[in-house]
Amino acid sequence: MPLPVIIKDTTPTELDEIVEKAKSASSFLKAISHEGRLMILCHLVSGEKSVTELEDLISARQAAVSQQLSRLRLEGLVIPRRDGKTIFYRLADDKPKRVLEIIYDLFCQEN
Amino acid sequence: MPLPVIIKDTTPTELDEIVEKAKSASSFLKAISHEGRLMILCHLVSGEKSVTELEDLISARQAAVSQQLSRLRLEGLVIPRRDGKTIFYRLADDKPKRVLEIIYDLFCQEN
DNA sequence: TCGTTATATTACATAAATTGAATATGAGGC
DNA sequence: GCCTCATATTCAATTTATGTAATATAACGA
Repeated sequence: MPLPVIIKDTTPTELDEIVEKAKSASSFLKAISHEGRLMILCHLVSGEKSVTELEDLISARQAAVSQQLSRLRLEGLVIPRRDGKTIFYRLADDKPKRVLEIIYDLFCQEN
Repeated sequence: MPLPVIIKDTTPTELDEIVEKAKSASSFLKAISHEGRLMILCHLVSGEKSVTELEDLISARQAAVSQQLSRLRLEGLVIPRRDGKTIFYRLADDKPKRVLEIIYDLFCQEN
């Protein structure tokens, strides 16, 4: 959807595709725009973490973290791996990482 | 907030700053995660557009577009410029552009 | 099997975001 | 001043998101 500049003679079919992609992008962005989920993703950039670890890292309750992870899981952003009683989460691909890098650059580096 | 990897001995003050930045990033992402606003921003990447032009481009009603622009304006993402009766909007800085480039790459290029 | 730890899910209350309709403002032309 | 075009704002209705508390499940060890 973004940059390719939508020119006047874009066909209806092309426009539909663009809107479809905008919807995906929109869901993805909504998923990462939650403060807690954003922090979780940040922590996962440095590697797998268990739910308990994440609870401590972002100072949130078990149920909250679990719900946030659940949302990220449904959205396909993270993948769980069970090891005995504990469940470790990791980033599913580099999409979140790519975006977080920019966000970090924009909000944590420049003034 | 993201990438720098939050290490165990991060001080409380540092953590506060991180949380602050996460909040800003989170607001920004919320602002651009709305499908209509996302499309508006995309169109603005190629240059200033009037409200009426945007209405046509994203096939939305006047009030809706105006509200979405209002949100983007309050968030500091776009800047209005009046010329007679019409008002032209443009991106306030390259933050949205930088993020949209990545989003475009992730959702409209790769399969 | 029972108890415990780790995580997930559900149900409910509340807050925030979004939409649509109606109305308001501001600029220009007559 | 009055009318019209372009845009903004307001308000109520609805939807969606979020947090909390309670409960459920799954795995392990005694």
